Amino acid sequence: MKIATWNVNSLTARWGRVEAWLTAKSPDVVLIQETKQNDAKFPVKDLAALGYESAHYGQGQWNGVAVFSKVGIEDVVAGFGDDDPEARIIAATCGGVRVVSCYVPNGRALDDPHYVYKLAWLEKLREVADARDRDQHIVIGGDFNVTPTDLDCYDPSLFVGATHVSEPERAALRALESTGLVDLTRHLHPDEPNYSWWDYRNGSFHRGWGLRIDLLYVDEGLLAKATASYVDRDERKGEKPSDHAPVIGEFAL
DNA sequence: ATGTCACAGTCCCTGTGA
Repeated sequence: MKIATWNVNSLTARWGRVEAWLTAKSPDVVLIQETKQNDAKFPVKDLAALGYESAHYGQGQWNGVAVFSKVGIEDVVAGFGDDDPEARIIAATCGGVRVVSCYVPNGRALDDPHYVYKLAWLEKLREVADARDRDQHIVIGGDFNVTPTDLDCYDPSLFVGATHVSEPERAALRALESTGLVDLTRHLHPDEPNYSWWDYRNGSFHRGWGLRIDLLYVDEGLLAKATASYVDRDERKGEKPSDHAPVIGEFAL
């Protein structure tokens, strides 16, 4: 079973590439972030034509998360069930695996109210993880907008005092892990950066100025069945790429 | 280290968010 996460930075702008990628790579389940669509615009029928059932939690101009699945979609839950107005989390059960697509708030700056929102959001995610059904495998994946350690950042000295590397954010990821989840890509590749995002500006991709912020957290039972995890860097190349590349996990289920 | 991209509004540019 192949499970991917991809921040597409507008599913409208990216549809041609997404369609080609789904056709070429045929992942079983895809966790999508930043659809930037309302439900009316979300391409349910186009996905069905490719063999995917789908569930979308959109809000229009910003945010928006989705799940695509070739192995069924059941028990969809959108949002945290509170008054959060931003569409940043959707969960579903696909082929017996609980999957959660997350678009963690950016935070903007350490002294910005959005950073407080980011930390509170991550704590709510930890509560969701802690309350999960432990008899079922789970993948919590998405754009976390946090580098777990300095290995995940091309030059930590440039990020002093910035978001994505700060200790409270990293502590929030460790708290998530403390519920029994493992960062799949880092576990399988302890030493390779495996960046998943490069700024559109400055020729960042070609200079290797990347961050690993797109993560797949899996329970330990699923980790034991993992056979591979990798970044599909080709999707950051060519015409009209997202600024994120897909991250894929493969499991012998 | 800010050289880009996507969106909405009222449009062939500006402000916002990433």
